Amino acid sequence: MNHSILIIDDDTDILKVLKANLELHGFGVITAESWMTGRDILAALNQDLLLLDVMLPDGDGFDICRTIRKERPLLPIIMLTAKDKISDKIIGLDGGADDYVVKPFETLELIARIKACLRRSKPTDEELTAVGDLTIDKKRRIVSIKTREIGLTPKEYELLCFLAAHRGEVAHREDIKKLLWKEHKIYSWSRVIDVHIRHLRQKIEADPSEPYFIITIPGVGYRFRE
Amino acid sequence: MNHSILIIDDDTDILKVLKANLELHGFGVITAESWMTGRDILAALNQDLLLLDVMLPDGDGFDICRTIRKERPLLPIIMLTAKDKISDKIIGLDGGADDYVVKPFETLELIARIKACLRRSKPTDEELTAVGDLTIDKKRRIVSIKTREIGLTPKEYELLCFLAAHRGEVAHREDIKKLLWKEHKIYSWSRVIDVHIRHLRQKIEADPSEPYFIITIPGVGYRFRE
DNA sequence: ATCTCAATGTCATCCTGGTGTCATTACGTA
DNA sequence: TACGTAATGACACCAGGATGACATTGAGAT
Repeated sequence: MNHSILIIDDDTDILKVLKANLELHGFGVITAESWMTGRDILAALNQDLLLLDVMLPDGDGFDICRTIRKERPLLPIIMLTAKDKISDKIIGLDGGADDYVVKPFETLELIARIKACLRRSKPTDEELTAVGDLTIDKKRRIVSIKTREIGLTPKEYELLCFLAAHRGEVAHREDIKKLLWKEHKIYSWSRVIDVHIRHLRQKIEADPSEPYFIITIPGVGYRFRE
Repeated sequence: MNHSILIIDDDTDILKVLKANLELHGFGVITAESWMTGRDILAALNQDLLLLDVMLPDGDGFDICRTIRKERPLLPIIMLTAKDKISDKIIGLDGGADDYVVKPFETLELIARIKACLRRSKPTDEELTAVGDLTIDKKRRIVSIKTREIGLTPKEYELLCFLAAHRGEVAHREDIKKLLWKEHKIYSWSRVIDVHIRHLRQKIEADPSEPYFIITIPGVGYRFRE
């Protein structure tokens, strides 16, 4: 379980030290020195946790925290700051941060807090899948693109989950068949799978005729975008 | 939303101050000066959060924390201590505490952390649930919309509580079945659940044919509005 | 005991939309 | 070109949920 962490801080020294230390402890670390780039990384990659400095050249940490919360309510956020005034701490926690660490801090303590945070927020892999703009929340059985919720039928949902669970790999037609119809009721083997794939594409693809998520592998099956 | 907090600390001065301050902020507070009494209170009452001192006359805070975790994995625990050595902090967090506060601390910060902890903790054992205009007061077993009280039958009430406790998540038909009829009673598996859902909807929904609170997930079950 | 009423469970029916089939078209490759 | 496979559109059917009516149960009251 290799967790990935995004650190946004404008202090390059701290970035270096933190990155080295966290990587030493088995985390995947990506750094950004401004909110602008950090935001892009957040949108592009599916990080497990965010270390956010309060003072950034292009934005206030508290505002940023609230902004992120609206889009990614589940993402664990730890605020990182030089200020140690109580009022700031309160704002940070009430603004939706999961924890708050004051610089200068002991790396070991930070790591302990990171682990605690990650432990609390389980639904990262098993229960919540995100590929690009697409999010599958298994607990709520909600699929959404950006923030728009998509209504899927049982078969469509199962199919999507299967594909997404094996994203990157080819899903053989036979495997899909086995998944969707365990007690095979299908006799004349028509093209039911294709039809469900089509329905899915119509719902999740921006342009169903030029699929981005669900790629056809002729003669084999389908592959879900990694 | 009146949360109840149990404080276990052998320093009576701190107990007094904390109790006064927390009560001022709307919490219900019970105090204990030893692990022995604290444990009894914990078993007897259903507290929402535990403030636990590390140094107690009759036990080590870390051990206690782990012990409690085994029995009550969901109970939010905040460790309270005069020691500020990093190693202690790590042990505390890894031992299952949700947060860690070093004495002397600012009351406001502590309260912020308490709130943050409670916000994170599962709404499973909430005494009072409110979703939109709907309020469920578990202590009094009263359900009301706006201020109008709604009379519910036992089954309807249980069902509503279950759905509301897991609001946002899907309640699988099987889970509902297990909840309402612990393992037996029903033979011909007809559509009893649907019927109770309908009754509930007729009572709590403004327009039962266009449900706002109880959403149907075809093929799976139901989901309560978040 | 019986009566009454509310709570609960069963059943028949309706109806929507999920699912599967097929004919046709489009695409890619030998 | 022809051939095989996938995409597409149209459509028929049927499963599962909603609904209404009714049967059964059980707790109080008389």
